[in-house]
Amino acid sequence: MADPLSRVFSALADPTRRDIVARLAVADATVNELAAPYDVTVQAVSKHLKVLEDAGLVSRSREAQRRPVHLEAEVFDLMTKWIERYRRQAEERYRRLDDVLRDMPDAVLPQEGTAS
Amino acid sequence: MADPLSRVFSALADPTRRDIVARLAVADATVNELAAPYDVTVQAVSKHLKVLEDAGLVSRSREAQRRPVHLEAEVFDLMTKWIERYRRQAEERYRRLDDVLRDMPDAVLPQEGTAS
DNA sequence: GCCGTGGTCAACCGTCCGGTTGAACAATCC
DNA sequence: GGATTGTTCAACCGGACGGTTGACCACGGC
Repeated sequence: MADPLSRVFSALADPTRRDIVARLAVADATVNELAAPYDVTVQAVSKHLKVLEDAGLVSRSREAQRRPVHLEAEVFDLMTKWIERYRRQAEERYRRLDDVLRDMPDAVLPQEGTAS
Repeated sequence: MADPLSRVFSALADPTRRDIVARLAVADATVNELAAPYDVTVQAVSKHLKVLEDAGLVSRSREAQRRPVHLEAEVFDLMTKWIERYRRQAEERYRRLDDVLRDMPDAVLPQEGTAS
């Protein structure tokens, strides 16, 4: 899976990984520290971190034999930009539709109410 | 996969689905219309729409035998809220670290300054 | 009523994903 | 040097995912 956006979205699609991100927002941590609260092996968490790292969401440095994990905030922008773009567009369309409906005389009343 | 956030992120992790969202931001469309540009069967696109619908990103109404697909903007908020929260936190941490480094006289030059 | 069109459901297939276990690697402690 | 601690690599497993084909359902047009 090549494209960065897919990697980021996909990385955050997993609740455990989102939780890891949440905890890293508070403070850097090692793999073992991160793994502690979860009921999985440290290897599984290491894999999760690899996914987050490939998505550019975290970076790992070296500090003695430990490998502290650090959250990288920049990549979030990629997502927010994408999301905001289409949300704005959709809301714009919605607003315009609203205008149309408001300006519409009851000439074109649809025989059936729109089921929710 | 129960939780809504996972569903939304996961739904947008696929480039085809993101493209569908992008096109729906411009205008509602039917399944066949949506499927046209892609090199896959209409059934595959229907599946994609099911994923987007389960994530709350689109809704399908009924209009004769057509089923126009409509983009729902609200769910985006769920994501942006989540993202913004941790991005702010991470940037805050970054800023604080910056302050620490700036305010630090070379007084504390013993090898490791991580006294709690 | 019957045909054609738009759309979904069901079964299947190959691949990816999250998890495991077991071994290996890297750096520190003694 | 050898034991210990922290982390990753490799192989494997079951389940989900994106895709296909084929059948089916729901309409509107004649």
